[in-house]
Amino acid sequence: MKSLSIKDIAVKANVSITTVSFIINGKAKEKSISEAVIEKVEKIIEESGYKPNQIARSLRTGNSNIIGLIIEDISNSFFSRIARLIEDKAYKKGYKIIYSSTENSVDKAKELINMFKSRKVDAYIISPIKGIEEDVQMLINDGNPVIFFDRNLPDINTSYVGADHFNASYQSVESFIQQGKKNIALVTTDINVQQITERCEGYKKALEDNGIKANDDLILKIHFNQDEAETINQIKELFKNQKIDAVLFATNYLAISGLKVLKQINKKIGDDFSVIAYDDHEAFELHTPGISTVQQPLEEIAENVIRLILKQLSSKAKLEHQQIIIPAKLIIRD
Amino acid sequence: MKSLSIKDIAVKANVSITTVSFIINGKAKEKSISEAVIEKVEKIIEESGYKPNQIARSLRTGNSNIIGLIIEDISNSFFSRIARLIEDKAYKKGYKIIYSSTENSVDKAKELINMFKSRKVDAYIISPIKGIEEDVQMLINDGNPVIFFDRNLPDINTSYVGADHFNASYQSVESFIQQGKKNIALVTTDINVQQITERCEGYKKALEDNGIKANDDLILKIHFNQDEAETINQIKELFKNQKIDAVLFATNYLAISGLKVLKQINKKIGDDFSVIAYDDHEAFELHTPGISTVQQPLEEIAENVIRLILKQLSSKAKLEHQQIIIPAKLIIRD
DNA sequence: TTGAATTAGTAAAACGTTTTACGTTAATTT
DNA sequence: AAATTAACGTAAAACGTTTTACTAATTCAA
Repeated sequence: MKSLSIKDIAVKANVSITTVSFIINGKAKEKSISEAVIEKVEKIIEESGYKPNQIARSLRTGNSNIIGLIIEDISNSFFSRIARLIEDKAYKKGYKIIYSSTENSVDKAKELINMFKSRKVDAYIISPIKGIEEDVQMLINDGNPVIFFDRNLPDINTSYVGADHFNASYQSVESFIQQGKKNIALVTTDINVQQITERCEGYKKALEDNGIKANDDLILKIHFNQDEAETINQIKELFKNQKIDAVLFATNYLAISGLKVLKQINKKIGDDFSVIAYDDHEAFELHTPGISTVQQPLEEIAENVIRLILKQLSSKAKLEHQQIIIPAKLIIRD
Repeated sequence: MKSLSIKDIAVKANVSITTVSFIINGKAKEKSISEAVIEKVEKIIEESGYKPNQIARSLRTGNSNIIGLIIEDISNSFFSRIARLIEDKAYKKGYKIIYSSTENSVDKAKELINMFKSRKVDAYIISPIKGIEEDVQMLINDGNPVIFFDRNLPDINTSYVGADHFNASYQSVESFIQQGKKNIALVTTDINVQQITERCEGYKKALEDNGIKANDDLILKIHFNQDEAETINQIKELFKNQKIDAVLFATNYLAISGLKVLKQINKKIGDDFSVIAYDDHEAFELHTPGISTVQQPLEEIAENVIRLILKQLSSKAKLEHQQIIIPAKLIIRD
């Protein structure tokens, strides 16, 4: 069964396609269509259940009311939660979100950008990775609104919303030091993005400022795409071979692997061993004892992302780019 | 900067639009275009970075290579994990997935269906809720491939893939009984979907078969859209007022709330109090002691969903609908 | 009572593809 | 030499909208 087109409506109402189009788009008044015709057409549309074909619409107008969201991995709770918030807020403004995961693959990220491009999304919200600079720059050059979140690419000049990763790690480490910890480890990933680098910098600076010499043996960089089993092994090695009394995990999934290790080797978290994890996760609140975490302000990040992107969409002129850094919150649990 | 169109390529190559189109779509051989022309055009396409406008393509062909996925809530780890798997598998076959959450609102679900419809997605993967029967039936009548997963709507005749919820609860309860438990509670939701009903039925049947009379006071139905604080209160009431030695949670987020209650009231899980949760979650493995769970076979569900939907997409004829029920796995932890 | 302005509406082009149906020319067959 | 086939390719319609530029009829002002 073919679906109805504007033409069918026009025929039924015995008016022109143009008239129907004006009515659908709320331009009836402005185009001086009579009240009687408006009512007639609206009634027919209502009764028939006609819905405009968005594809034809997009083809003609060049925009889609769709915003593309590119993230690392939708099954990571940080991203799925933020996706949900962004989706919610965009929805209220009449925009739909389509999202897809890059799995930290440059190729997949490029493909996604192309896919969104050829589908003419109106704007791009990207949690970027190194290696896609050129593609993103092209988007920007072509006049597409692009906003980064969570991570930034320093070479690209566009708006960015993210948490204050540097200070968050800095504070985490300071809190360890205040508890009297000396041998503080950092478990992080080897993906080369600003946000991760900053977390590492904050860690080092805090140690330094407190007169503790950073020890490279206490910094473990986990390869991004590896199996969890391998990760667990590496963390286990670290815990066994080094004298450690506190550890900061730079992402929630690393922390989860780390907690599994602690469970396996039966090491208890307590006075002589502390843990802080980046990015909150249900498991941390529930854990006994509770795991302290750096809570990113998801709601605020989503809010700002949407606000900026809508501002860009509604103003034809190019706006000045903004860098919004939101403080993260250190939640101490026990 | 306008993006390139097929016409630009045609002009550059000094051939017709038709020829370019044939080459792009791999029909050059079949339409007897000479090797020389093919090469020339391909070179120009390559150099210019031309990408066909998918919107124009969709308008003309009537399909989009996009599959719409409608779920309850992308921030629930069950859904985000399955979404990721489905996305992955579809991607490998050249399909993109666009997904959106209904938040268990009938209105939003209907709107999503409409949105997908007007964007001409090629197929629908839906985790349905009661109240959208008509809309779904219309999709099916219009010849769209539709497949349900996780939940089913008994009135609608279409393919379905899901776990064996009935047996999973049945076995969970039996395992409680084998441990000598007598007062077994069920915490579930009030959303009226088959999957939830089945979990409840399995619970009751297992009690009955073992000569235990089901006690309605031990069944707590939580209203779906309420605040977590409220949920926690209700569960707390249940635990305080009733004599309970085991509890089965029908969804992972209820179990998480339940565990929070246990932590608050300082009730330990152990020999005299057992817990089983539906849908695995990282928090359960990490919990001390580990929380036993009913693990749904995500991979297999995703696999089957994609397999069925692709089969329907590639065959013009209407296929027989299939109901695939996959056993769930009870993971006992401690 | 004429010309301008307003009202009510429409025809047709355009968006960028795919696809059908149709040329040409050259080679081959009868 | 006429007829057929093959090789190589193209013109134009169609998909369903939006939007520009127009017309025809009526009202208004002077």
